[in-house]
Amino acid sequence: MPELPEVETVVRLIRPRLTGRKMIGARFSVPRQLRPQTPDSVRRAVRCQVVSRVQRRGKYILIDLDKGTLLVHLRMTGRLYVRSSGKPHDAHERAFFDLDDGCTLVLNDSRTLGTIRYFSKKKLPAQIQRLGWEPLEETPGPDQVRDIFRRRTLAIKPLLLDQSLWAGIGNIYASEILWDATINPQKRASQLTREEIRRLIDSVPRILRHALECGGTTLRNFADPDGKSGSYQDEFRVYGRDGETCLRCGGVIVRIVQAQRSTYYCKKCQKMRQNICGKEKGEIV
DNA sequence: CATTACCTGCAA
DNA sequence: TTGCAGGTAATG
Repeated sequence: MPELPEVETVVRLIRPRLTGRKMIGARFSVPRQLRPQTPDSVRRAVRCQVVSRVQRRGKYILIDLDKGTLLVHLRMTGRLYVRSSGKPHDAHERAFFDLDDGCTLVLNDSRTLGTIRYFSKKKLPAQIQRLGWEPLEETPGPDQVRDIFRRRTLAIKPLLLDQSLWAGIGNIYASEILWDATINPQKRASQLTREEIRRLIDSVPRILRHALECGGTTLRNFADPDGKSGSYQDEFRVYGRDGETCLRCGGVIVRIVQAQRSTYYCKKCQKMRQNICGKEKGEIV
């Protein structure tokens, strides 16, 4: 479930069930997910601590305790939920934090790429410090974005996946945002026009907010133990729609690969545009 | 900058 | 059997 809208949805679901609860134990079946820490050290660190706050930064989940913070990243297949006592287990549950009310905070992660680590207060890890704008809270100015893009020759789509610009955009929403902003995903960031940058800055929070209102995206029939699932997949304009028709212009949606990841866009309305000055460098039609 | 590694599960 | 999947860090 892991782009910003999905992570925020998870945080909102677990927050009321965690806040004020004391952790009385912890178990981990894949020690690698805690690296460079160990199951023993994390278990000892969290034991008897009370959850004071649950937050999100980019795609990271921060579970604040009295004396430190648990940092969880779901990566590709991670799911985080609070299970009531007696409810059935699942084969892919990898980490368990037992709470004083009998419930358990569970990390379910089939590919085991998700990460958990504990850090004591005051020292925010580098991963968090490197993150860029929080899309739902701050909107960068066009000149600021232009200054950054000016120096970047990378295509705009893979650049949107760079968490040091906007934090929380992933592979699905990058395509959806660029469709919304009517920008060709292969266009180099340095070649974006002032107008395209303006539309991009506008589209980023609007698409992510809309997805959040839908409860995020649920792909591949993920069964949520709470019976909750997002519906944004019904709102997709381009993602996974290759061969289908563009809902804006009737053009064909195509799939390409950029930086080893799928990108979807409309070949007609997201075509590389001409400048007033003529064809742009690197144009691919 | 691009490529690879880290993993498992499912569909083509 | 291969390729692909909502991500990031570590390599050349």
